[in-house]
Amino acid sequence: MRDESLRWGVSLTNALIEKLRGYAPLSDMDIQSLCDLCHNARNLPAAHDLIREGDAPGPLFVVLEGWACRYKLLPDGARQIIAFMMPGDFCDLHVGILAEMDHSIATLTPARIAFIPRPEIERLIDSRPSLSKAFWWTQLVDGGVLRATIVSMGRRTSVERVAHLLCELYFRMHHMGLGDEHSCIMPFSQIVLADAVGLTPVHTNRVIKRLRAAKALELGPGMITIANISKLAAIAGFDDNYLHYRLKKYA
Amino acid sequence: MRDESLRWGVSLTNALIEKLRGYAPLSDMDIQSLCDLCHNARNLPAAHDLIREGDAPGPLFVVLEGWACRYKLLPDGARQIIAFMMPGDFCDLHVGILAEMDHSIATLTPARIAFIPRPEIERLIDSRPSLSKAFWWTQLVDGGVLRATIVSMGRRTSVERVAHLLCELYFRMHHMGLGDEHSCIMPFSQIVLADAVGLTPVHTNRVIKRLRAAKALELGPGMITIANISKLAAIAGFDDNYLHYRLKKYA
DNA sequence: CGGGTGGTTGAATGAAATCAACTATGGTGG
DNA sequence: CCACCATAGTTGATTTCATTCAACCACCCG
Repeated sequence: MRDESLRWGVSLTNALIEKLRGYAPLSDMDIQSLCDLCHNARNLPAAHDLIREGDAPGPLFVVLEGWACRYKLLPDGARQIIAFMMPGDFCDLHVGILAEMDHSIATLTPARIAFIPRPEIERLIDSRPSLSKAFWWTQLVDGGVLRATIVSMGRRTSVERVAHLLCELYFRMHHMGLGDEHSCIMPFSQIVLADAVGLTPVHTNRVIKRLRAAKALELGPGMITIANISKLAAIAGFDDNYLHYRLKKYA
Repeated sequence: MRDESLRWGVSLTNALIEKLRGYAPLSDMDIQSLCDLCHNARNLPAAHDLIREGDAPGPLFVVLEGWACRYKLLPDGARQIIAFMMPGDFCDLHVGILAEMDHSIATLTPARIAFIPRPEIERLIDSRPSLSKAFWWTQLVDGGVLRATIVSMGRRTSVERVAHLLCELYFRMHHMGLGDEHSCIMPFSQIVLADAVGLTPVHTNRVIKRLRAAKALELGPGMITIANISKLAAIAGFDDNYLHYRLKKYA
């Protein structure tokens, strides 16, 4: 992993490379051209909007370090977090053709974000088929995550819902080479979690209390630690099929 | 509209053409090659699965007549409808590269469905850029719909949630040239609606009763009629921006 | 030291599920 | 043709779950 970072000269894009490699076989050329695009990166504080609903789409964001989320605000000020973005995640490739964003994107933690101009990405897609296939894959996974979220919100109890979300984040982190074998740390507050699962902060707190009593979680200030992923997965009834890690076959 | 159906020889693809034309300027050649692909269509009864979660992805489905939905089943048998598909809608272009479907698709009414082999669609995308742009657009709209659903499920009251869904379907139907000016008919039962909004059928019934009392809806057997869309939109706090009908500009 | 944010707990209120009964309808088979 | 059944819709009573309101703690940071 270390040697890779030296090899490609841009240590911070490791997560992205790691992720795309899971989806399609990438040549050195593919990776080099990808790294070339990530040169323009900035460090941003937590709770910083990258783009807001109603704005014209900007460059493509790639999360290199830290966490971000997609969210919407309702007229009464309530927030619904739609999806979490962790290192290696990026926003839609084709939103550039739309007039307006239909949601906002913000950092959740201090984060390092790359900004890639749309034309450059489009040139990349056109010129490198295996990269473009890897990109499709990530978009399909993002769609699967949205669908799974809808199922959770509609038909799971609050305990299952919280457990399911944390399971998902756990597996996504692992797929990116982040976190330990049996545990990992989610760097966000219970308020953020509440906005993601559609509950109030106080009820989210009570749900977490129950998961902690079941020895599935541990808590730190501003973070949640998964202590026992198999227990959590059992509570959630978690099936990771929608993350599409089992590949059909490279081709 | 009638002359068009004669012109292209395949009256049933009108909805699809109408929809894609809203997204990008299509030449006669574009439309002709699209129609050529829709020759293989079948009439199916209501509640018929087109494909099930866990199956290998099959051909691309295009709804020509009737309604369908994407859904997932939970271990306890509960169903969550994830998205509605009306004439002109079709499933993801690229799911072919995945090993398994992460959700099922079924008809809700008797329906006419076209089955397009994946290779043919891919050839079409590669050969006709403006069609491929129109396809992107539809995928982005589908994504926006999923995100709006998550917001509804998480942060809207049950009355707002039902009203919001019906508003969305109303505007989508209108965009496809279906339905009247101020009203339109949703051909599904309250049970289906309940599975879409994540409530029980009895509570869905009570919600509908309230919307009917507010003179926003009328009821028929196995169908719901929108009587007053502006009243419904006011109740829902509906903003159609996520359907992306305002185009950036053809290019 | 003071103030803000995040976390925690209790008590009261409100929303939705559950359980149960009953109606209306359409289709089937005798 | 009618008796029967299955399904969809409706309503009421009760229980469960989540929100609201309120108070308080712990901590970090200026």
